[in-house]
Amino acid sequence: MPLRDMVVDEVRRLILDGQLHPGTHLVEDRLAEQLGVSRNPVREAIRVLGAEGFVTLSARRGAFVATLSAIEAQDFFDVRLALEPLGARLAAKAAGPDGVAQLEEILERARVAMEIGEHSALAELNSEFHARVFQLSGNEYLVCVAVPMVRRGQWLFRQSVARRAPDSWTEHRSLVSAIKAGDAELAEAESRRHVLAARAAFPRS
Amino acid sequence: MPLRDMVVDEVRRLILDGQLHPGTHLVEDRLAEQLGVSRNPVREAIRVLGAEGFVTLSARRGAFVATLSAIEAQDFFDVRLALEPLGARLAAKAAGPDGVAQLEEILERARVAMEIGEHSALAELNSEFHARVFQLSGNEYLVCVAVPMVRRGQWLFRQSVARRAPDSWTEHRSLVSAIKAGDAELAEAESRRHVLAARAAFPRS
DNA sequence: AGGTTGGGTTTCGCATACAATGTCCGGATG
DNA sequence: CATCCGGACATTGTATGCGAAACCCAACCT
Repeated sequence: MPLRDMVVDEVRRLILDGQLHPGTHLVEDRLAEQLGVSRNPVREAIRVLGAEGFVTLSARRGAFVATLSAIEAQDFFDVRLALEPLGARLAAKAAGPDGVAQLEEILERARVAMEIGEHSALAELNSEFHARVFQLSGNEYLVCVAVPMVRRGQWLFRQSVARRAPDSWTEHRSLVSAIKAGDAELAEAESRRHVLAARAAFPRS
Repeated sequence: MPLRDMVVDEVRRLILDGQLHPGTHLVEDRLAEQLGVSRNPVREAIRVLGAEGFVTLSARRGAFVATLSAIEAQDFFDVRLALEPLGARLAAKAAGPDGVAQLEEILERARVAMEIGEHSALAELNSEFHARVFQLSGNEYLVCVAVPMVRRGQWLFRQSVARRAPDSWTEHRSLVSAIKAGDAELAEAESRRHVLAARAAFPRS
């Protein structure tokens, strides 16, 4: 795995974990030194993170950890409300038994993580679950568009994970049931309910 | 404007114009020499183009111009069908008189381009129109997601531009009317009709 | 006192150089 | 004759160096 990709993963993790606060100036020299690499992989990683929306880029000024205001969070949920039900509907039509098994395995891991209060792992499992649904949709372009969105959603999810987690995973189970039954309409509806609930639970501005 | 961004624009243009065929191996040395820059800006540009989906990246093997198969085209239209009506609905609610004027200006330029048969310009105007609608929606996150999608759509649009253009721009005019009237429901419906028509007109596999 | 301008410092942007890996072709071998 | 191996070449990955633009702070002028 190229250093560049490791830098991408590491910096993204730092942002998602909250160790890099929004607005922070990502200085290439500093990052390179901290990660023990040269500036070149860092520069390329920053381009990728910029395209993913985790950092905002300003020519000749550098990269800054993106800020996600309350308004932008509502914007985010609007888009999610358009894409998630689509993914769920397609997944219900396209997913086979092995795909459903993958989802159920994630549900099980989430149940364990919830019992022992592993909030950080729970946030990652949430991302993994939604990304998996999109992958099961069989729509490659949707995956390209939605996976970065899911990653970005992880950022928001962490903020309300403790309060929302039980309901959230109950809704996930309902969605898996619908997909397992191959009921596209129901899956779409469950997905919509889930996103609306997530939006409602998000701390308002 | 940094060289890197100029390289992004130039290579993207080459791909959209069809001068770089799908599957072509983008060799950093060659590109750098052709564009008269060093490899470093080229490398960073390739990351951006990879994130935008115009090239597919393979570690240690390089970047290749993306191929858009017929199936992937249908995938693309599914996503577009989820996002475009959303953008149109939001734009109808948020766009002011100046925003509508911008759209009408694009319509006028397209009318001129169509009369003199400027197909290439027409394809760019199509992208500009749809991107503008998304921008008028006021949803910044939607813009981030949808603008790359529109660019990618330009790729498909060129293939059917001659046949579809008159109908397409008629539909665009209907959409602008709905936005101008602030009728969110109508705008959403017009947008949906437009995307469905585009999908139907696209050469099937 | 507030704004402005100047220089020093920081940081980005680009180029060049080197290392590592993948690819491809020719030859040896079963 | 097919197959496997090896080495040269091509290409990507990484590091370093230098020039230029932006930033910061202090001294100066209005």
